[in-house]
Amino acid sequence: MKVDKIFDSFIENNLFKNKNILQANYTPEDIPHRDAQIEQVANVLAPVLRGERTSNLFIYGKTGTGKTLSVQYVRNKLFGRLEKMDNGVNLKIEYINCKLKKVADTEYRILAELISKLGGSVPATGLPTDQVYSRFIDLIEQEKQLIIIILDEIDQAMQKIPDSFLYNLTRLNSELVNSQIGIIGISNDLTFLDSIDPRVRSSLGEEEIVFPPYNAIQLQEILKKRSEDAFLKGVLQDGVIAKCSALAAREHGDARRALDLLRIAGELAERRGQKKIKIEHIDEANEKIEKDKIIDIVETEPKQFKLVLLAIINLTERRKLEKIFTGDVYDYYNGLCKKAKIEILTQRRVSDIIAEFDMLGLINARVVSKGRYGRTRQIKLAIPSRLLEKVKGILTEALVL
DNA sequence: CGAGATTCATGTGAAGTATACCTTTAGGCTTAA
DNA sequence: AAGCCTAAAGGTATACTTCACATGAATCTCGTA
Repeated sequence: MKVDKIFDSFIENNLFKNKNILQANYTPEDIPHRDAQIEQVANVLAPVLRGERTSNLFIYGKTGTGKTLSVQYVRNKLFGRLEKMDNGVNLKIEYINCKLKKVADTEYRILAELISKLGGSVPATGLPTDQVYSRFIDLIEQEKQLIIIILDEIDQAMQKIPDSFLYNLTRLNSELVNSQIGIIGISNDLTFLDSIDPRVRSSLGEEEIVFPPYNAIQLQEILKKRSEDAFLKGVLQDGVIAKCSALAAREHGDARRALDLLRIAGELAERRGQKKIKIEHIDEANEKIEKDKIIDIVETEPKQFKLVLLAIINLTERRKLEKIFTGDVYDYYNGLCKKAKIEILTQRRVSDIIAEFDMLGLINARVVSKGRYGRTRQIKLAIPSRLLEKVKGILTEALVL
């Protein structure tokens, strides 16, 4: 039986001791090279142990530099300590990732998400925002408690969220009687605080911590440590870890990426029934990660976005090396819409959609002035050519429906 | 020949609109006493 | 009379449109050397 064979080889060829250790959300017992930052975080959060409000904290650092991890770590420690002390401090720490589309990328949705995490519920739409605020306050005020809100990747959502949101949040404390809240903002963009209202800045940035990227050597150490517990002995070929860290170091020292690489390489080797993880597997894993990421983005994009993307792809193929501008894309997009009998969006909107693709990294677009011939975006596709067919498949399939 | 003025094609901000959805309220109907 | 359902009224968020103005370098214009 084929299925049995698959199962058999799965059990026999297990390379992993504990795969979770390589998963992104795993919080290890110690975190190398982040001692200073963790200390700082702990310093800021320590007052909760006496039931006092914490300063608001702002954390900067590129993806995969251990920001979330460190905060999570301190959080766990705090809870552990509180339990031991048993002094009646009621602490809640809620983590919200503002990047998640359709979940927490607007003021309303972040609040709604927060409320539902705290055990309340609000409808997805229809409520006036200030009423959502008051529901939120009611909910918190029900009992005496300290609440720490972690807003991860707020820079991603900040174009959609008015400055006033953070301001309101920081000011909420003055209206609260029973409870106090503290905010931890996490941002990938180092210039983020510069771009917001000075009043918000001063209240939000009471404390600031910067997480520098890991270098290749540090990455290696991290990987080594984790892989010892994650894999069985001797399944890693020499040089695999070095390769992983080198690849990830190239990507601004992204430890998460490095761990993903290792894990997926392991899965690939395992699935093939191989006994060792080799360097080729890393390369393959690298491709797979990139591929999955892009495919995932493309698949979850709304219909109109898909059309625009398809227009860009087709134009790129047709034009070869010629440059593509917004106007060209719009014309082509128009044709596609007519063919697919889908309503046509305005150029204004398409312009915004193109800008969003740029943000997502599916294309590179920059505004150029062509002098006498106007100003436009110069668009270049950023999807690797080996994925194009697959992406096109997804797009065209979606258009038929 | 060079400094300004012009120009184009679109970027970009603000305000308005359509849609989908929410709460509240008031009536109308049912039910049970 | 109490309880429940429904529809209407009043309101919002979101995605999109409409309107209007902003941009910035290639090109044009025209005075000057």
